[in-house]
Amino acid sequence: MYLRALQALSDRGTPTVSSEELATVAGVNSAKLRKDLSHLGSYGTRGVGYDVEYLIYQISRELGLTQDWSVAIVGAGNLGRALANYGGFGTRGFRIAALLDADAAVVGDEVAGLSVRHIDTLEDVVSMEKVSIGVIATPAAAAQGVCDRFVSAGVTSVLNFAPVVLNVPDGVDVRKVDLSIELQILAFHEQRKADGHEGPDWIGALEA
Amino acid sequence: MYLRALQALSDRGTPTVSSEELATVAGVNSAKLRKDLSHLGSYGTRGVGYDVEYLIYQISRELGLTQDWSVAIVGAGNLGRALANYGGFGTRGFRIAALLDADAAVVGDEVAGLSVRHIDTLEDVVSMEKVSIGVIATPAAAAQGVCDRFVSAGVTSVLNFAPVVLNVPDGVDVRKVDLSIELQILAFHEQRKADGHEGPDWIGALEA
DNA sequence: AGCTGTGAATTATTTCACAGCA
DNA sequence: TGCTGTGAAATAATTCACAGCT
Repeated sequence: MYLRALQALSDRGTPTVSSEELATVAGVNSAKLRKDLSHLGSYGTRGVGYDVEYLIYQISRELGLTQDWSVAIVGAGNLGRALANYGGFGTRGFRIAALLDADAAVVGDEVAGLSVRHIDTLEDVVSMEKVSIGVIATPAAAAQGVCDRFVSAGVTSVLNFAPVVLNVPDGVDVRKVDLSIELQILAFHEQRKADGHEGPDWIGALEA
Repeated sequence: MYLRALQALSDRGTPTVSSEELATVAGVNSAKLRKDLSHLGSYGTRGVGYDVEYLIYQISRELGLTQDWSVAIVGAGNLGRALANYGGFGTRGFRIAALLDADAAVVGDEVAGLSVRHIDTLEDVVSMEKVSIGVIATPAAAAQGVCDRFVSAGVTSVLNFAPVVLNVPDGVDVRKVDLSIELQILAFHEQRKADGHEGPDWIGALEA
Protein backbone atom coordinates (compact mmCIF):
# COMPACT_ATOMS: atom_id res chain seq x y z
CA MET A 1 0.00 0.00 0.00
CA TYR A 2 2.71 2.42 1.05
CA LEU A 3 4.85 1.19 -1.80
CA ARG A 4 2.18 2.03 -4.35
CA ALA A 5 1.68 5.49 -2.85
CA LEU A 6 5.44 6.07 -2.89
CA GLN A 7 5.69 4.93 -6.50
CA ALA A 8 3.04 7.45 -7.46
CA LEU A 9 5.04 10.17 -5.67
CA SER A 10 8.21 8.98 -7.36
CA ASP A 11 6.59 9.13 -10.80
CA ARG A 12 5.69 12.72 -9.99
CA GLY A 13 9.30 13.47 -9.08
CA THR A 14 8.69 14.21 -5.38
CA PRO A 15 12.03 13.82 -3.56
CA THR A 16 10.88 13.60 0.09
CA VAL A 17 7.61 13.08 1.91
CA SER A 18 6.48 13.55 5.51
CA SER A 19 4.59 10.88 7.42
CA GLU A 20 1.61 13.23 7.40
CA GLU A 21 1.57 13.52 3.58
CA LEU A 22 2.24 9.86 2.86
CA ALA A 23 -0.37 8.83 5.43
CA THR A 24 -2.97 11.06 3.76
CA VAL A 25 -2.24 9.59 0.34
CA ALA A 26 -2.35 6.04 1.71
CA GLY A 27 -5.49 6.80 3.71
CA VAL A 28 -4.15 6.05 7.20
CA ASN A 29 -3.24 7.89 10.38
CA SER A 30 0.28 9.35 10.36
CA ALA A 31 1.24 7.74 13.67
CA LYS A 32 0.30 4.34 12.29
CA LEU A 33 2.39 4.94 9.21
CA ARG A 34 5.40 5.94 11.30
CA LYS A 35 4.97 2.89 13.52
CA ASP A 36 4.66 0.59 10.51
CA LEU A 37 7.75 2.02 8.85
CA SER A 38 9.69 1.89 12.11
CA HIS A 39 9.44 -1.92 11.91
CA LEU A 40 11.69 -1.82 8.86
CA GLY A 41 14.24 0.43 10.53
CA SER A 42 14.82 4.14 11.00
CA TYR A 43 14.75 5.38 7.46
CA GLY A 44 13.27 8.83 8.10
CA THR A 45 15.01 12.08 8.94
CA ARG A 46 13.65 14.13 11.84
CA GLY A 47 12.57 17.57 10.76
CA VAL A 48 12.53 16.49 7.10
CA GLY A 49 10.61 13.30 6.40
CA TYR A 50 11.38 10.25 4.29
CA ASP A 51 13.45 10.11 1.12
CA VAL A 52 11.01 8.70 -1.42
CA GLU A 53 13.48 6.66 -3.50
CA TYR A 54 15.31 5.29 -0.47
CA LEU A 55 12.08 4.25 1.20
CA ILE A 56 10.87 2.58 -2.01
CA TYR A 57 14.11 0.61 -2.06
CA GLN A 58 13.87 -0.42 1.58
CA ILE A 59 10.24 -1.53 1.33
CA SER A 60 10.95 -3.35 -1.94
CA ARG A 61 13.84 -5.15 -0.33
CA GLU A 62 11.74 -6.17 2.65
CA LEU A 63 9.01 -7.47 0.34
CA GLY A 64 11.51 -9.45 -1.70
CA LEU A 65 11.07 -7.35 -4.82
CA THR A 66 14.71 -6.47 -5.35
CA GLN A 67 15.37 -9.88 -6.81
CA ASP A 68 13.66 -11.07 -9.97
CA TRP A 69 11.08 -13.81 -9.72
CA SER A 70 10.27 -16.14 -12.60
CA VAL A 71 6.60 -16.78 -13.20
CA ALA A 72 4.97 -19.41 -15.40
CA ILE A 73 1.39 -18.92 -16.54
CA VAL A 74 -0.71 -21.94 -17.48
CA GLY A 75 -3.71 -21.23 -19.68
CA ALA A 76 -3.32 -19.08 -22.79
CA GLY A 77 -6.95 -18.07 -23.00
CA ASN A 78 -8.03 -14.47 -22.60
CA LEU A 79 -7.07 -14.33 -18.95
CA GLY A 80 -3.65 -15.88 -19.46
CA ARG A 81 -2.96 -13.52 -22.33
CA ALA A 82 -4.19 -10.54 -20.35
CA LEU A 83 -1.85 -11.49 -17.51
CA ALA A 84 1.09 -11.99 -19.85
CA ASN A 85 0.48 -8.54 -21.30
CA TYR A 86 -0.14 -6.91 -17.92
CA GLY A 87 2.37 -4.09 -17.68
CA GLY A 88 2.65 -4.15 -13.90
CA PHE A 89 4.63 -7.40 -13.74
CA GLY A 90 7.76 -6.72 -15.73
CA THR A 91 8.43 -3.43 -14.01
CA ARG A 92 7.81 -4.83 -10.53
CA GLY A 93 10.38 -7.59 -10.45
CA PHE A 94 8.42 -10.38 -12.09
CA ARG A 95 9.52 -12.08 -15.27
CA ILE A 96 7.02 -14.14 -17.25
CA ALA A 97 9.18 -17.15 -18.04
CA ALA A 98 6.59 -19.05 -20.03
CA LEU A 99 2.98 -19.25 -21.09
CA LEU A 100 1.68 -22.80 -21.34
CA ASP A 101 -1.51 -24.34 -22.67
CA ALA A 102 -2.97 -27.79 -23.20
CA ASP A 103 -4.62 -26.87 -26.52
CA ALA A 104 -2.34 -27.69 -29.47
CA ALA A 105 -4.20 -25.07 -31.52
CA VAL A 106 -2.77 -22.19 -29.47
CA VAL A 107 0.70 -23.67 -28.89
CA GLY A 108 3.13 -21.55 -30.86
CA ASP A 109 1.02 -18.38 -30.69
CA GLU A 110 3.03 -15.25 -29.93
CA VAL A 111 1.83 -13.47 -26.79
CA ALA A 112 3.70 -10.58 -25.20
CA GLY A 113 6.89 -11.67 -26.94
CA LEU A 114 6.54 -15.26 -25.77
CA SER A 115 5.71 -18.32 -27.78
CA VAL A 116 2.97 -20.39 -26.11
CA ARG A 117 4.37 -23.78 -25.12
CA HIS A 118 2.62 -27.09 -24.57
CA ILE A 119 1.63 -28.00 -21.03
CA ASP A 120 3.74 -31.17 -21.31
CA THR A 121 6.84 -29.01 -21.03
CA LEU A 122 5.76 -27.65 -17.62
CA GLU A 123 8.32 -29.63 -15.63
CA ASP A 124 11.12 -28.65 -18.04
CA VAL A 125 10.13 -25.01 -17.94
CA VAL A 126 10.03 -24.97 -14.13
CA SER A 127 13.50 -26.42 -13.76
CA MET A 128 15.14 -24.65 -16.72
CA GLU A 129 13.70 -21.22 -15.93
CA LYS A 130 13.84 -21.64 -12.14
CA VAL A 131 10.16 -20.78 -11.86
CA SER A 132 9.20 -19.96 -8.29
CA ILE A 133 5.60 -18.84 -8.82
CA GLY A 134 2.99 -20.69 -10.88
CA VAL A 135 -0.08 -18.87 -12.15
CA ILE A 136 -3.18 -20.90 -12.98
CA ALA A 137 -5.45 -19.27 -15.56
CA THR A 138 -7.16 -22.42 -16.78
CA PRO A 139 -10.79 -23.54 -16.65
CA ALA A 140 -11.85 -24.78 -13.22
CA ALA A 141 -11.72 -28.44 -14.23
CA ALA A 142 -8.04 -28.33 -15.15
CA ALA A 143 -6.81 -26.26 -12.20
CA GLN A 144 -6.12 -28.97 -9.61
CA GLY A 145 -4.20 -31.09 -12.12
CA VAL A 146 -2.01 -28.17 -13.13
CA CYS A 147 -1.49 -27.28 -9.50
CA ASP A 148 -0.36 -30.83 -8.69
CA ARG A 149 2.14 -30.71 -11.53
CA PHE A 150 3.48 -27.37 -10.33
CA VAL A 151 3.88 -28.74 -6.83
CA SER A 152 5.63 -31.93 -7.86
CA ALA A 153 7.91 -29.88 -10.10
CA GLY A 154 8.95 -28.00 -6.96
CA VAL A 155 6.92 -24.79 -7.20
CA THR A 156 5.86 -23.63 -3.73
CA SER A 157 3.81 -20.54 -4.58
CA VAL A 158 0.67 -20.66 -6.70
CA LEU A 159 -1.64 -17.87 -7.81
CA ASN A 160 -5.02 -19.33 -8.73
CA PHE A 161 -7.56 -17.52 -10.92
CA ALA A 162 -9.75 -20.58 -11.45
CA PRO A 163 -12.92 -20.66 -9.37
CA VAL A 164 -11.99 -23.73 -7.33
CA VAL A 165 -10.29 -24.29 -4.00
CA LEU A 166 -6.96 -26.01 -4.57
CA ASN A 167 -5.59 -28.71 -2.30
CA VAL A 168 -1.88 -28.45 -1.68
CA PRO A 169 0.55 -29.99 0.80
CA ASP A 170 1.92 -27.97 3.72
CA GLY A 171 4.60 -25.52 2.76
CA VAL A 172 2.93 -24.51 -0.49
CA ASP A 173 1.28 -21.09 -0.58
CA VAL A 174 -1.82 -20.61 -2.68
CA ARG A 175 -3.56 -17.31 -3.25
CA LYS A 176 -6.94 -17.32 -4.94
CA VAL A 177 -8.08 -14.31 -6.93
CA ASP A 178 -11.84 -14.16 -7.13
CA LEU A 179 -12.83 -11.39 -9.50
CA SER A 180 -16.44 -11.46 -8.38
CA ILE A 181 -15.54 -10.53 -4.78
CA GLU A 182 -14.71 -6.98 -5.86
CA LEU A 183 -18.04 -6.66 -7.62
CA GLN A 184 -19.78 -7.98 -4.52
CA ILE A 185 -18.18 -5.27 -2.40
CA LEU A 186 -19.26 -2.59 -4.88
CA ALA A 187 -22.76 -4.03 -5.01
CA PHE A 188 -22.91 -3.89 -1.23
CA HIS A 189 -22.01 -0.19 -1.22
CA GLU A 190 -24.42 0.42 -4.08
CA GLN A 191 -27.21 -1.18 -2.05
CA ARG A 192 -26.41 0.97 0.94
CA LYS A 193 -26.57 4.12 -1.18
CA ALA A 194 -29.98 3.03 -2.49
CA ASP A 195 -31.18 2.25 1.06
CA GLY A 196 -30.39 5.80 2.10
CA HIS A 197 -27.56 4.72 4.43
CA GLU A 198 -29.67 3.29 7.21
CA GLY A 199 -28.90 -0.16 8.51
CA PRO A 200 -26.31 -1.69 10.82
CA ASP A 201 -23.18 0.21 11.73
CA TRP A 202 -20.61 -2.53 11.41
CA ILE A 203 -20.04 -1.88 7.71
CA GLY A 204 -16.64 -0.30 8.20
CA ALA A 205 -15.25 -3.81 8.29
CA LEU A 206 -15.58 -4.05 4.51
CA GLU A 207 -13.82 -0.82 3.65
CA ALA A 208 -10.38 -2.43 3.69
CA MET B 1 -15.57 -15.35 2.95
CA TYR B 2 -18.26 -17.24 4.84
CA LEU B 3 -20.45 -17.06 1.75
CA ARG B 4 -17.81 -18.74 -0.38
CA ALA B 5 -17.27 -21.46 2.22
CA LEU B 6 -21.02 -22.01 2.43
CA GLN B 7 -21.34 -22.18 -1.33
CA ALA B 8 -18.68 -24.89 -1.41
CA LEU B 9 -20.66 -26.82 1.23
CA SER B 10 -23.86 -26.27 -0.72
CA ASP B 11 -22.27 -27.63 -3.92
CA ARG B 12 -21.36 -30.72 -1.93
CA GLY B 13 -24.95 -31.09 -0.76
CA THR B 14 -24.28 -30.51 2.95
CA PRO B 15 -27.60 -29.52 4.58
CA THR B 16 -26.38 -28.04 7.90
CA VAL B 17 -23.10 -26.95 9.39
CA SER B 18 -21.91 -26.13 12.91
CA SER B 19 -20.01 -22.96 13.75
CA GLU B 20 -17.00 -25.16 14.47
CA GLU B 21 -17.01 -26.76 11.00
CA LEU B 22 -17.72 -23.57 9.07
CA ALA B 23 -15.08 -21.72 11.07
CA THR B 24 -12.50 -24.37 10.24
CA VAL B 25 -13.29 -24.19 6.54
CA ALA B 26 -13.17 -20.39 6.61
CA GLY B 27 -10.01 -20.41 8.68
CA VAL B 28 -11.27 -18.51 11.72
CA ASN B 29 -12.15 -19.13 15.37
CA SER B 30 -15.65 -20.51 15.91
CA ALA B 31 -16.57 -17.86 18.48
CA LYS B 32 -15.69 -15.14 16.00
CA LEU B 33 -17.81 -16.76 13.33
CA ARG B 34 -20.79 -16.99 15.68
CA LYS B 35 -20.37 -13.37 16.73
CA ASP B 36 -20.10 -12.25 13.10
CA LEU B 37 -23.20 -14.17 12.09
CA SER B 38 -25.10 -12.93 15.12
CA HIS B 39 -24.87 -9.40 13.63
CA LEU B 40 -27.16 -10.55 10.84
CA GLY B 41 -29.68 -12.09 13.23
CA SER B 42 -30.22 -15.43 14.94
CA TYR B 43 -30.22 -17.83 12.04
CA GLY B 44 -28.72 -20.84 13.82
CA THR B 45 -30.40 -23.62 15.76
CA ARG B 46 -28.96 -24.53 19.17
CA GLY B 47 -27.85 -28.11 19.32
CA VAL B 48 -27.90 -28.39 15.51
CA GLY B 49 -26.02 -25.62 13.71
CA TYR B 50 -26.84 -23.48 10.71
CA ASP B 51 -28.97 -24.43 7.70
CA VAL B 52 -26.56 -23.97 4.79
CA GLU B 53 -29.07 -22.78 2.17
CA TYR B 54 -30.88 -20.46 4.56
CA LEU B 55 -27.63 -18.89 5.73
CA ILE B 56 -26.47 -18.42 2.13
CA TYR B 57 -29.71 -16.60 1.44
CA GLN B 58 -29.43 -14.37 4.52
CA ILE B 59 -25.82 -13.42 3.84
CA SER B 60 -26.54 -12.83 0.15
CA ARG B 61 -29.44 -10.58 1.05
CA GLU B 62 -27.29 -8.59 3.48
CA LEU B 63 -24.59 -8.18 0.82
CA GLY B 64 -27.13 -7.02 -1.76
CA LEU B 65 -26.69 -10.09 -3.96
CA THR B 66 -30.33 -11.10 -4.10
CA GLN B 67 -31.03 -8.42 -6.64
CA ASP B 68 -29.37 -8.43 -10.05
CA TRP B 69 -26.79 -5.77 -10.83
CA SER B 70 -26.03 -4.61 -14.34
CA VAL B 71 -22.37 -4.24 -15.20
CA ALA B 72 -20.80 -2.55 -18.22
CA ILE B 73 -17.24 -3.43 -19.19
CA VAL B 74 -15.17 -0.94 -21.16
CA GLY B 75 -12.22 -2.39 -23.03
CA ALA B 76 -12.64 -5.49 -25.18
CA GLY B 77 -8.99 -6.52 -25.07
CA ASN B 78 -7.92 -9.76 -23.47
CA LEU B 79 -8.80 -8.59 -19.99
CA GLY B 80 -12.25 -7.31 -20.94
CA ARG B 81 -12.98 -10.53 -22.78
CA ALA B 82 -11.69 -12.63 -19.90
CA LEU B 83 -14.00 -10.73 -17.53
CA ALA B 84 -16.97 -11.08 -19.85
CA ASN B 85 -16.37 -14.82 -19.99
CA TYR B 86 -15.71 -15.16 -16.27
CA GLY B 87 -18.21 -17.70 -15.02
CA GLY B 88 -18.42 -16.32 -11.51
CA PHE B 89 -20.39 -13.21 -12.46
CA GLY B 90 -23.55 -14.52 -14.03
CA THR B 91 -24.19 -17.01 -11.28
CA ARG B 92 -23.51 -14.52 -8.51
CA GLY B 93 -26.09 -11.87 -9.33
CA PHE B 94 -24.16 -9.83 -11.88
CA ARG B 95 -25.33 -9.36 -15.44
CA ILE B 96 -22.87 -8.14 -18.05
CA ALA B 97 -25.06 -5.58 -19.81
CA ALA B 98 -22.51 -4.52 -22.40
CA LEU B 99 -18.92 -4.73 -23.54
CA LEU B 100 -17.64 -1.48 -25.06
CA ASP B 101 -14.48 -0.53 -26.91
CA ALA B 102 -13.05 2.50 -28.67
CA ASP B 103 -11.49 0.45 -31.46
CA ALA B 104 -13.82 0.20 -34.46
CA ALA B 105 -11.98 -2.98 -35.49
CA VAL B 106 -13.34 -4.95 -32.54
CA VAL B 107 -16.82 -3.36 -32.45
CA GLY B 108 -19.28 -6.04 -33.48
CA ASP B 109 -17.16 -8.95 -32.26
CA GLU B 110 -19.12 -11.60 -30.41
CA VAL B 111 -17.84 -12.14 -26.85
CA ALA B 112 -19.66 -14.29 -24.32
CA GLY B 113 -22.89 -13.89 -26.26
CA LEU B 114 -22.56 -10.11 -26.45
CA SER B 115 -21.77 -7.94 -29.42
CA VAL B 116 -19.02 -5.43 -28.64
CA ARG B 117 -20.44 -1.90 -28.86
CA HIS B 118 -18.67 1.37 -29.56
CA ILE B 119 -17.62 3.50 -26.59
CA ASP B 120 -19.76 6.36 -27.93
CA THR B 121 -22.84 4.43 -26.84
CA LEU B 122 -21.69 4.37 -23.20
CA GLU B 123 -24.23 6.91 -21.99
CA ASP B 124 -27.07 5.16 -23.85
CA VAL B 125 -26.04 1.79 -22.47
CA VAL B 126 -25.88 3.10 -18.91
CA SER B 127 -29.36 4.58 -19.01
CA MET B 128 -31.04 1.89 -21.10
CA GLU B 129 -29.55 -1.03 -19.18
CA LYS B 130 -29.64 0.68 -15.77
CA VAL B 131 -25.93 0.00 -15.28
CA SER B 132 -24.90 0.46 -11.67
CA ILE B 133 -21.32 -0.76 -11.85
CA GLY B 134 -18.75 0.22 -14.48
CA VAL B 135 -15.69 -1.92 -15.10
CA ILE B 136 -12.61 -0.33 -16.66
CA ALA B 137 -10.38 -2.78 -18.52
CA THR B 138 -8.72 -0.26 -20.82
CA PRO B 139 -5.09 0.82 -21.17
CA ALA B 140 -3.97 3.20 -18.41
CA ALA B 141 -4.14 6.27 -20.64
CA ALA B 142 -7.84 5.85 -21.40
CA ALA B 143 -9.00 4.96 -17.90
CA GLN B 144 -9.65 8.41 -16.42
CA GLY B 145 -11.63 9.51 -19.46
CA VAL B 146 -13.83 6.43 -19.35
CA CYS B 147 -14.27 6.87 -15.61
CA ASP B 148 -15.42 10.49 -16.09
CA ARG B 149 -17.96 9.38 -18.65
CA PHE B 150 -19.28 6.68 -16.33
CA VAL B 151 -19.60 9.20 -13.52
CA SER B 152 -21.40 11.82 -15.59
CA ALA B 153 -23.71 9.13 -16.90
CA GLY B 154 -24.67 8.48 -13.28
CA VAL B 155 -22.62 5.38 -12.41
CA THR B 156 -21.51 5.51 -8.76
CA SER B 157 -19.45 2.32 -8.52
CA VAL B 158 -16.36 1.68 -10.61
CA LEU B 159 -14.05 -1.33 -10.71
CA ASN B 160 -10.70 -0.31 -12.15
CA PHE B 161 -8.19 -2.77 -13.61
CA ALA B 162 -6.03 -0.09 -15.23
CA PRO B 163 -2.80 0.69 -13.38
CA VAL B 164 -3.72 4.30 -12.53
CA VAL B 165 -5.37 6.00 -9.57
CA LEU B 166 -8.72 7.42 -10.67
CA ASN B 167 -10.05 10.75 -9.48
CA VAL B 168 -13.73 10.74 -8.73
CA PRO B 169 -16.13 13.05 -6.90
CA ASP B 170 -17.44 12.21 -3.44
CA GLY B 171 -20.14 9.58 -3.41
CA VAL B 172 -18.51 7.48 -6.11
CA ASP B 173 -16.83 4.25 -5.02
CA VAL B 174 -13.79 3.04 -6.89
CA ARG B 175 -12.05 -0.24 -6.29
CA LYS B 176 -8.72 -0.87 -7.95
CA VAL B 177 -7.58 -4.38 -8.76
CA ASP B 178 -3.82 -4.61 -8.96
CA LEU B 179 -2.87 -8.04 -10.19
CA SER B 180 0.76 -7.58 -9.25
CA ILE B 181 -0.10 -7.20 -5.55
CA GLU B 182 -0.92 -10.88 -5.28
CA LEU B 183 2.38 -11.81 -6.89
CA GLN B 184 4.18 -9.49 -4.48
CA ILE B 185 2.62 -11.27 -1.51
CA LEU B 186 3.67 -14.66 -2.90
CA ALA B 187 7.17 -13.36 -3.60
CA PHE B 188 7.38 -12.18 -0.02
CA HIS B 189 6.49 -15.62 1.32
CA GLU B 190 8.83 -17.22 -1.20
CA GLN B 191 11.66 -15.03 0.07
CA ARG B 192 10.91 -15.98 3.65
CA LYS B 193 11.05 -19.67 2.78
CA ALA B 194 14.42 -19.13 1.10
CA ASP B 195 15.68 -17.18 4.12
CA GLY B 196 14.91 -20.11 6.38
CA HIS B 197 12.14 -18.29 8.24
CA GLU B 198 14.31 -15.98 10.30
CA GLY B 199 13.51 -12.29 10.31
CA PRO B 200 10.92 -10.07 11.93
CA ASP B 201 7.81 -11.55 13.50
CA TRP B 202 5.21 -9.08 12.28
CA ILE B 203 4.54 -11.00 9.08
CA GLY B 204 1.17 -12.24 10.14
CA ALA B 205 -0.20 -8.89 8.98
CA LEU B 206 0.07 -9.99 5.37
CA GLU B 207 -1.72 -13.31 5.72
CA ALA B 208 -5.16 -11.75 5.26
C1' DA C 1 10.93 24.83 13.78
C1' DG C 2 9.64 20.65 11.98
C1' DC C 3 9.73 16.25 11.83
C1' DT C 4 10.50 11.19 13.34
C1' DG C 5 10.29 7.36 16.56
C1' DT C 6 7.98 5.43 20.35
C1' DG C 7 6.09 4.73 25.22
C1' DA C 8 1.48 5.26 27.21
C1' DA C 9 -3.47 5.55 26.65
C1' DT C 10 -7.15 4.41 24.07
C1' DT C 11 -10.01 1.88 21.19
C1' DA C 12 -11.20 -2.24 18.60
C1' DT C 13 -11.06 -7.13 17.82
C1' DT C 14 -10.77 -11.73 19.17
C1' DT C 15 -11.27 -15.41 22.27
C1' DC C 16 -12.97 -17.61 26.39
C1' DA C 17 -16.48 -19.64 28.82
C1' DC C 18 -20.97 -20.58 29.89
C1' DA C 19 -26.13 -19.73 30.26
C1' DG C 20 -29.93 -21.29 27.84
C1' DC C 21 -32.41 -23.43 24.12
C1' DA C 22 -33.60 -27.52 20.83
C1' DT D 1 -26.34 -33.75 24.84
C1' DG D 2 -24.72 -30.44 21.56
C1' DC D 3 -25.02 -26.51 19.87
C1' DT D 4 -25.81 -21.22 19.49
C1' DG D 5 -25.58 -16.50 21.18
C1' DT D 6 -23.25 -13.40 24.05
C1' DG D 7 -21.31 -11.01 28.34
C1' DA D 8 -16.68 -10.74 30.29
C1' DA D 9 -11.68 -11.20 29.71
C1' DA D 10 -7.78 -11.17 26.99
C1' DT D 11 -5.30 -9.68 23.23
C1' DA D 12 -4.23 -6.67 19.42
C1' DA D 13 -4.35 -2.46 16.74
C1' DT D 14 -4.52 2.34 16.60
C1' DT D 15 -3.95 6.91 18.15
C1' DC D 16 -2.19 10.39 21.23
C1' DA D 17 1.35 13.07 22.74
C1' DC D 18 5.88 14.24 23.38
C1' DA D 19 11.03 13.50 23.93
C1' DG D 20 14.74 14.00 21.02
C1' DC D 21 17.17 14.56 16.66
C1' DT D 22 18.44 17.67 12.41
